[in-house]
Amino acid sequence: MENIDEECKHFLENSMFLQTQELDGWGFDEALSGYYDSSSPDGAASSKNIVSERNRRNKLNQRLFALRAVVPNISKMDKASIIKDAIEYIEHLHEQEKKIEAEIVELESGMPNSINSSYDFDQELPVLLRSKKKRTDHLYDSVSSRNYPIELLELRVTYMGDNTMVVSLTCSKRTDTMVKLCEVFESLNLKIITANITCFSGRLLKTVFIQANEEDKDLLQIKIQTAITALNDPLSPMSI
Amino acid sequence: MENIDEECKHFLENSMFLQTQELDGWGFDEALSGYYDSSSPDGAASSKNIVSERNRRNKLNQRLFALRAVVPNISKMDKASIIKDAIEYIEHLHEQEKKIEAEIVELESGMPNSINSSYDFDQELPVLLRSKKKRTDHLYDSVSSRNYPIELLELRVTYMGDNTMVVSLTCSKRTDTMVKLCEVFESLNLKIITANITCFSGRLLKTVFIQANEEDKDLLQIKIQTAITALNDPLSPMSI
DNA sequence: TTCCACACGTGAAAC
DNA sequence: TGTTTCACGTGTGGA
Repeated sequence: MENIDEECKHFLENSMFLQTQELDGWGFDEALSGYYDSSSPDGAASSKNIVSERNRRNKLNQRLFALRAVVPNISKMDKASIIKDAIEYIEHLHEQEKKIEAEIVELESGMPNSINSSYDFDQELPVLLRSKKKRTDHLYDSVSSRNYPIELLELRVTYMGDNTMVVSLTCSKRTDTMVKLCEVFESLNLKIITANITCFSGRLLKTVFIQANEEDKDLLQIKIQTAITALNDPLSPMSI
Repeated sequence: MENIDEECKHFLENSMFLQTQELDGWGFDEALSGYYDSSSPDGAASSKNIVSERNRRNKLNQRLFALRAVVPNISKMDKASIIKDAIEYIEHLHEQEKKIEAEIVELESGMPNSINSSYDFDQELPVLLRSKKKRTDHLYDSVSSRNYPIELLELRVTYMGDNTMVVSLTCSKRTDTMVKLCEVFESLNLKIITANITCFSGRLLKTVFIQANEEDKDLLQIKIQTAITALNDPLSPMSI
């Protein structure tokens, strides 16, 4: 308690002291030590070096103090402790962010096609979440999305007659799975008639109706299965 | 690019240098300067002071480096810049946290009958947001429920082969339409394989896959059409 | 007294 | 070129 107050006071008074020194031109120490002559070039260089160094230290302390201000529950006022607490706090925020994100996805998926939602079919994530991803998780995004497996859990390709295939699959709930699926169909020159996505207990159940050009249905079936399975981790190919 | 790498290298090699010096007992500087005698108490005190100070600096640098690791998009490797970026990042996370919180509240309120809402959201935050859902349907609900027409706009019953019928219909967006549809199928002894509801511009597009007992498909088609049409206003029967 | 954290001035190194 | 950043050793003051 009083420890924190006191150390905080130290920070402030040190900053103030440095600033006043900066304003004073710190002539005091120079006169006291008598080392440097103002006329000598070395002395001038050293004096500039000294004052700039002093400013640097001052700035760094200000930053550190500002850092302390944005981090709650600071235990000690140590320089090292401040940074340590800041690190732990950021890690905590990261953890929480993931939790909340998962919660939002779950909430959203709980009612993917609600009566009131008239236009949220374009993506599986809400607008705000997507913008958030773009903003903060730059490196996370590059790591964890797009070229990662869709974690296929079940796949069923059925011929329904009339050159129509029904692709029904279950995968874990993650982003871009529908995009990848569409890319597969596009690469196979298959037209999507309609698609249905159902979110349930961390899984995505998808049913896609496919219109095929006249082709051998068995061959087409295998083509689709292999293409979708290829989306998955190649190390654990899905056996249908 | 190379700037960052180089500065990073500096950090590391400085740390290493300090550690090795620590192991060496930094006798080098002592011998070089010749200031301190190992036997003199002042020398020993200074050496301890020096090494502890060195450790302190080292620890602080390590912390700073660790802080840099948890903050994405670090621009410069400056000590001051690292702290500055960390501050801005934390502030950004705070901002985002508020937004996401608001979004969660909105989502939760938007879907009171969600799968995951085992709580009492339906009664808790009602007024403002229940208006969202119920405000529009409230009077419809009380006035036009149950025995009122579903306002059928379009109906298409198609035979898909394998005793499977696809019923596709469009009606105005109001409650209980799906219930009535299900009642129709039940009355005709038809099994629903899967159903898809799409909300779009005030209308409900429904696609229902029906499994029929072996029966004449044309007759069944007409049966379904008439039964569903009967749900509509008898004054304006839907002609398909 | 020792211990700990700090600010300071300084020379060097990088741009 | 000088400007900036850094680690270092040192002195100081509080526990």
